[in-house]
Amino acid sequence: MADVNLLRAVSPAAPIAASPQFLREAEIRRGIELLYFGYSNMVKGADVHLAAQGLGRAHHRALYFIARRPGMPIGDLLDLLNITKQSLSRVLGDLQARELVVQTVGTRDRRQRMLSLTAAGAALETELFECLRDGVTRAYGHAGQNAVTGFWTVLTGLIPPEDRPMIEALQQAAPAERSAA
Amino acid sequence: MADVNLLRAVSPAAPIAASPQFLREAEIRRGIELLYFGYSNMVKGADVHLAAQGLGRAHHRALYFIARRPGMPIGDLLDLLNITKQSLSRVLGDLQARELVVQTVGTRDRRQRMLSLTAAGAALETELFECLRDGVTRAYGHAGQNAVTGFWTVLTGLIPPEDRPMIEALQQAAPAERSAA
DNA sequence: AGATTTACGTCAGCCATGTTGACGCTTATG
DNA sequence: CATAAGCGTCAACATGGCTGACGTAAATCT
Repeated sequence: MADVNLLRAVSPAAPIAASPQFLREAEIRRGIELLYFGYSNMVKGADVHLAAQGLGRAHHRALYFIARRPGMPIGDLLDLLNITKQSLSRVLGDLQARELVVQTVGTRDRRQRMLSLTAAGAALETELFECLRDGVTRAYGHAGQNAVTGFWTVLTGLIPPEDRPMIEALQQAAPAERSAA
Repeated sequence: MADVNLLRAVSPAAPIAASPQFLREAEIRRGIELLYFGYSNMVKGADVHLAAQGLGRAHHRALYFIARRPGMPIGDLLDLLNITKQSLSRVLGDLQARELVVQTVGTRDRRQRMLSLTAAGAALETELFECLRDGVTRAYGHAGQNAVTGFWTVLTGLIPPEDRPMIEALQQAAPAERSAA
């Protein structure tokens, strides 16, 4: 194993506080790296669970957002995922074939297809959520409330302001009945 | 454009502080979502720059880590990227064909291939870094020093403890002369 | 010294997930 | 009634993962 080889002069246990001139290269790189490895590790467990069912990350993302906003139309999901409808259609086709997701005709606008999870879909999404949750809960718990707020603040700052409302809308309790355009 | 449709009851401008019981589902989901969108947006600019040269994200990751630890052997890079040698070899092949990366025989262990960037490789890596840097700098600046520390702390907590030394070693100034196993 | 292991290279094929372009249908809307 | 919007679908292609198998040089163990 080469694992140990990256270790040289060794590393303090706790993160060092951001310096007053916290915009220098080293601190930018640190953020980039932690974001990359943090994200990778967060989803690692879910990937395994997904693979066991013959599904991939793309399926998880769709399941996740549909769970988050039941009744969401396809167009909104496309905006969130930022992929083409052809890519999404493959994924949704798989999920529907497995009866994890169903479509219903929009009530206000009959051109729309509203997405929601079946009981089986919701159950799977819950399992996948738990894979992510364990890691996040531990990280939040060790870091403390203050750090979590900082974590949210920095990440929000990485998102272009015009995209933030879309993302913050996910956090509203109410399931989406889509507003008229 | 359906963008505006995800907007419903609307969103406060600044992030809300983590609640005392900050381990509940809503706050976990918020972290998951911000991490996903934050990461996606961070790399978006670099992706465009890469595509303009006919390269992909995989090439960037290799360039990035080689820039970070010049002289790093292949095995260490494999550990960081967590992919197979076959996947990496395609990427490194491309980078060498374009004379962005060179290999030299290991000094201590002649079986190893030490990786480093050519001048052109370093120049490209710098351009790509700047794509990421702009976003991160803005996010750090708006969030403030305290938030940045929290951001680091939570992300570090997402990484399994046994992997942290490898990642923290990236942040040591010194270029790697690989330690004997 | 000889056997074994390590570090790396390589060929071949497969899979997941993204892309572009084109065309069609139903429903809303001006 | 014409046009636009929301969605479905076919076809082809690119990227970047994967497995499996096999080879070679150098280090290490006995």
